[in-house]
Amino acid sequence: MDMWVGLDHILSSSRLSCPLIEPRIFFGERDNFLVFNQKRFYKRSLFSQKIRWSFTEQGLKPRPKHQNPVPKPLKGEQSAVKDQAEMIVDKNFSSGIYHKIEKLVLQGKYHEALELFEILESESMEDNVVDKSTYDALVRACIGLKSISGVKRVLNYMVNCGFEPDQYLSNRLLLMHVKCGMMVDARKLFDDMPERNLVSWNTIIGGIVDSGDYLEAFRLFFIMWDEFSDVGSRTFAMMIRASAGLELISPGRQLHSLALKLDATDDIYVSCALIDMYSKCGSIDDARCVFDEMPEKTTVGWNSIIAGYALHGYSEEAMNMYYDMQDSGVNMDHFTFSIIIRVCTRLASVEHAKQAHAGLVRHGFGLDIVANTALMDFYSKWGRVEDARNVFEKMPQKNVISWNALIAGYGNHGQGVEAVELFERMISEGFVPNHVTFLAVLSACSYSGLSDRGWEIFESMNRVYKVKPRAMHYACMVELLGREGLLDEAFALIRDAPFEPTLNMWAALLTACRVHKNFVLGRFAAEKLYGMEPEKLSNYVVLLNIYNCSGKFQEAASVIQTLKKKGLRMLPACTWIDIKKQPYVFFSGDKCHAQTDQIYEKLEKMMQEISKQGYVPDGKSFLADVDEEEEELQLCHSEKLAISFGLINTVDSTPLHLVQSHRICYDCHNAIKLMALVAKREIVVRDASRFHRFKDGTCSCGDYW
DNA sequence: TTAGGGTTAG
Repeated sequence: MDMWVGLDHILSSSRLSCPLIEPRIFFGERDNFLVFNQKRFYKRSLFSQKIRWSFTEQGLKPRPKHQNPVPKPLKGEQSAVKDQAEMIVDKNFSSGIYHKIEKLVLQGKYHEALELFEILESESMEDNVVDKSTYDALVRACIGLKSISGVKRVLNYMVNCGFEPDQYLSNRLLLMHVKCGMMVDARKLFDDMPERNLVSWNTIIGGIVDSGDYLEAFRLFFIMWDEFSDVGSRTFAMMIRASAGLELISPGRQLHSLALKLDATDDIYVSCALIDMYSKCGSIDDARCVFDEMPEKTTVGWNSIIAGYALHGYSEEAMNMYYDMQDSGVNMDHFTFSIIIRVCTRLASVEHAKQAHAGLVRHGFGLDIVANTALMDFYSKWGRVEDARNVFEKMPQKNVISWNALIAGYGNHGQGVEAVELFERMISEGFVPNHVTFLAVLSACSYSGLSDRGWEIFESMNRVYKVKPRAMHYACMVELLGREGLLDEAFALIRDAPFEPTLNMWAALLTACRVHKNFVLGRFAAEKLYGMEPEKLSNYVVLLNIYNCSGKFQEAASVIQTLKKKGLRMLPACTWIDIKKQPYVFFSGDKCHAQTDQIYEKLEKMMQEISKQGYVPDGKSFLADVDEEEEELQLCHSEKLAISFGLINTVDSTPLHLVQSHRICYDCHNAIKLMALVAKREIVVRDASRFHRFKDGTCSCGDYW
């Protein structure tokens, strides 16, 4: 029942140009038997009560059921006057070409096949009797090359020859359009088909789902349902994917129920689509149930469930499932490695990533563009941007995502010059930058103080590259100005933006105000943030801090009162470190670990050493003193505990990799910088908002975040 | 003849 309400809502809220079906009427007949959770289905057949409705009443043209065949051109009329012997020669010549085209396609030589087709095109149409198998081969060639011009040539040729495709070839032609992304033509072809079978419907719906027009896919699915007494398991798999695309679980559940009723859940594709749908719609437990019930767990099934866990942030679970997959003996493919490398990035697990990298190469996927991009991202996020560069340079093919990943990698390491050079190289090699590229290159300019170049690129975004600057690009520019202390200019940029300022833009201004100690403008930005998201705890904290810093103690007290009234409290911050393949999590003031005494001893020693280097605790200037009764709670302690633990348990030369649940505070940032200096260790921290690489007494963020 | 899972930014 849920589903139909859901779908009704989707369809009625969408801007469909021609609402074919009134969803409420359509589903009113069917909603009763779809109660998935209770696994209870009414006996009434889904299709027994077809709703009578008129196409014309709905403002639609009736679909021609049996169009009269297009009259064939009077073939041979002219050729009859031709010399008989010449015809035989021509035919032999042409049939040789047909055979050759089919052979080339079988060998995967699509370019050559289409080149040979040119000879047929240049010949007189009357002499050509290209048959179904040659057309089929040409279709394969066009699909293989995704050649729009090829599609047009084949179709044009067929029309000019007066060839009438049968059901099979019509479906193939439809597929050819779909696979080449020619959805408008495909739809027209489909609408004009005199006969449609299950394959025709599946092909067009599949194409629509692939193009991301999920609502339209549902709309067509309903019509299909009405026209057929059967829908295939492939249809279910596609529609489940459409539900996943819409991120709506109720239609997905109802399709699951329907698939169960029609015994389609044994189909491996349906199961995999269900796993993916449930995990993308937020129900990883349901995804796991479907996976557990799969009679045969395939590579795709494993990949789907691992990706599901990864998506939900259950990185350890994802990693465990990956090892289970290995044990099960199922083949791993490039999808598996792409997913698992991304999990390693989240876990900051160098050991696991190295193994995954080795596995990628060993299994023969060393050249895969996606897995390599994930690998580059891993290396650059964890302080090894040159390794990322090596992977990048060895990639035989690159796409905009791989360029973006490396540009962002350099930017995050404070290597703005390299990031801009890479951006320029990307353009010169003919790649088209997208909004992510600009985000990466502008933030790199900001980090590295390349303000002039940053402005040039920002200004060229729309003018040269036709990419409209979004709020995040504006936030980058606010940060760029803010770093230089140009706070009024930053404020003017926000004020004059062609859209309502967003949270990120105010947050960027607030950071600038904090660094440059402009409390008046900072208070303004903090109040804006607070006004936009009054329920968000961190906004109270920044407001509280800025009041404290600007001596507005009365206002600060009022913020604390509001916090208390709302019962909001700081969640315990946590930091995570991976030592010898084993993850360890530390909370603020954590005393649970078996080595607690050693850890605190080491921490005490480190604090003494960094004090000698000039470290003075920052007190509470920017800490959240939310509750006076909890003054002892050291909110920023977890990273220091994790570092102390890391220093005890690792060898001297290895960098320490930390992940934090929260944004690193001012005081901890100073402390870690000196801890890295004193311990002569590189410490890499990925906090809730950005990346910090501490080395030789400096941080890649330039002490600005 | 048609189908399922992956990478950057946020």
